[in-house]
Amino acid sequence: MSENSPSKKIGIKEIAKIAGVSIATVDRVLNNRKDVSESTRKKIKDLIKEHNYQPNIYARSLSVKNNLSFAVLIPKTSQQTGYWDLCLQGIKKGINEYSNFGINIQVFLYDQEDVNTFEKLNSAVLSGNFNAVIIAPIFIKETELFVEECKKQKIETLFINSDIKGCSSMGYIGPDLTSTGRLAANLTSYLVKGKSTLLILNIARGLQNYAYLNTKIDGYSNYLKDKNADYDIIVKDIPSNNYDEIEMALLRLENEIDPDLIFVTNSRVSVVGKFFDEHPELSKPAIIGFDFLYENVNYLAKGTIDFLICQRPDKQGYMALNYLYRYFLLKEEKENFKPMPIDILTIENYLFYEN
Amino acid sequence: MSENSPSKKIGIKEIAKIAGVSIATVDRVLNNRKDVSESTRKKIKDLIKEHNYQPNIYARSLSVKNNLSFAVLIPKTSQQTGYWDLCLQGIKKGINEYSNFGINIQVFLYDQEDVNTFEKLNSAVLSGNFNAVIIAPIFIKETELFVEECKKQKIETLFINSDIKGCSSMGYIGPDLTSTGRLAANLTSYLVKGKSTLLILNIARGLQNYAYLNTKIDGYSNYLKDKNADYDIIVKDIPSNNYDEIEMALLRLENEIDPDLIFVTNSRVSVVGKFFDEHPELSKPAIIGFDFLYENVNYLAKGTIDFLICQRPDKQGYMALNYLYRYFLLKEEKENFKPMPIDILTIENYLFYEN
DNA sequence: CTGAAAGCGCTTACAG
DNA sequence: CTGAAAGCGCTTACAG
Repeated sequence: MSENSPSKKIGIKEIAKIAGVSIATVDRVLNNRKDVSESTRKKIKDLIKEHNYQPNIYARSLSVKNNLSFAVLIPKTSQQTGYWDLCLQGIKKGINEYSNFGINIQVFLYDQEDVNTFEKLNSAVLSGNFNAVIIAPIFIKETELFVEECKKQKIETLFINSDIKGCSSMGYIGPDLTSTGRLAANLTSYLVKGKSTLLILNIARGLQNYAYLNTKIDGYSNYLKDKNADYDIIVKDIPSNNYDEIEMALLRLENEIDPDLIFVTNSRVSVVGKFFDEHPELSKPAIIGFDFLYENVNYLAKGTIDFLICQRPDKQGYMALNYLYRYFLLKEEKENFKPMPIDILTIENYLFYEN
Repeated sequence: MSENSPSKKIGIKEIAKIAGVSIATVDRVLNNRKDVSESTRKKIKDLIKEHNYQPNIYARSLSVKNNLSFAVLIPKTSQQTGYWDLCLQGIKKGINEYSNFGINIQVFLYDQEDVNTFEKLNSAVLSGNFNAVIIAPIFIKETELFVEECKKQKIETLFINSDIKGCSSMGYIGPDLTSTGRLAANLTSYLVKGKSTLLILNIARGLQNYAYLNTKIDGYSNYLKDKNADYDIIVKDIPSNNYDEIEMALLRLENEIDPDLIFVTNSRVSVVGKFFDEHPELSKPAIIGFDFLYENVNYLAKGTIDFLICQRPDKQGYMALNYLYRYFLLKEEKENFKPMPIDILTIENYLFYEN
């Protein structure tokens, strides 16, 4: 009926006393250091198990003097999208938490429309004596070169947001992009029934750098293909960040295609919302897009956007630092791939979403 | 371009040295204790701000010897539903984390079908010298009495999972149940179009204790009413935990009503999934229900259940302890109501859900 | 009003 | 192979 959790923690001192050794020896077996006789090692291990002893990680972090330094290399927030700001928030939460453990964390923000800024910061990171670097790999080729350099200097690398398969030394933390696309397709099947025209829209300057958008599109298309539904799927690019240009492009597309649903493959979906808000004369299609950004939520709340799919960029940032913390401090194994939850937001649950 | 976060933390010792005082004095102003002259207090406060000094909470937690004790009073897991087990997992995560701060946490599990067990545990809690108790208020009247007693003994009370308005001293952590119902209705509008019959199903023994289910139903019905859709909404109770009995009841309802969609108001939705799996001769309605339980997810994966709405019971448990920690240790204000995220799970995103 | 000293539960040299 | 002692950054009596 009552499940007692004594949670009166036994300490290293008690263990030492019971075992009849000093705390230094207990510490040695705790941390798997050598120079302990097998017999006392066993005795202490048994005691630890018996009393379910767990070291106080706060005490540990206080006394251990680690000289760890992590770098974070992500895009800076543009005026077009606050996406990376969310990621940065998670990073900052991590900095706040882990600097208490004496870890030094530095953030480097590059311009995702200017590969030069990325390369300049590469040098800064390489000369900064870091133990690991968290990278959002927008520029594929340049990132691969950078990771090569890191490997030479024994700097661990970890990707967030999107992956380059087999490239980084510690793996990838972020959404499974294929599933993300499939989910969008799944929601599509609830929004439009029967014979319909679906428009997939890539909106951004420098689209060549966003190869990972194709992964989402593949997931989307394959899902619908498997369902044998009667859909026309059309993919279009709008390689611009300027609303007027985008408006022109959308007007053309509306004329040409008149879609029943628009699936925007990134967080720029709010411009499509804006477009249909400003053009009430057009028949508004169902709209699906990405990310919990202020402008997006705005059109979700109005009912212009039907679903937002969210990948918790802030959690990605935090979990990346957490992963490094667990690897370097707690000596946990590398885990390689950590898929983030994929959240669905509608007009009815967005208020309670914590990014 | 590069945002430096030095995160080389300055310590109390440095502050003391710069100010020309002892660390004890710095500690006094840090913790707003009296017995410091206004002039030195100001000097130190300025220094703290100037250097952005933040105390190391782990060092603090090590040295402070708080005598805190929290109780947790929730239903035990029944064989019918693992829901409370998820909550318990979150609690355990919290115990693991906060027992490092010297907090003592005890869990008491009552039988939600037997009010006597609840009342017995009330006495145990009252005589256990706790500073606060987290309660899942299934039995309304008895909980109100218990909270009264707690108030007399200066034990803080905090509700999780469902609320009794204005009753507890610290508020409520859990989903906004009206919105939860509205979300189910919102999803309903994607699943069925045109003239349809919707069946709302309450499944559980002792339904009189689950008054909060009506809040969900109200949210659900009001949403659809506002939409002026052409829906027949029928509410039915199946006050049983026995599958054979439930099967009989469902057979009767199928005959009588033949719904286009079934909305199960709690986590027992898997039995409805099972029912339609075992009766392929019946036309399967769309199905919406609650909670990320193994059996539910099973029928979600098969496509029998269309949507699961999840309220993160584990997070509720953890956040409740976290709230107490922040209130008692970090001296933060009471916050009263902490709505939990309401998650939507489909066949395409459940794999990545972390409860 | 202020400071010196002990202690929280660990880890880290250092000595044997 | 083992232990005594110092120290991590705070808080807590205690003494003045």
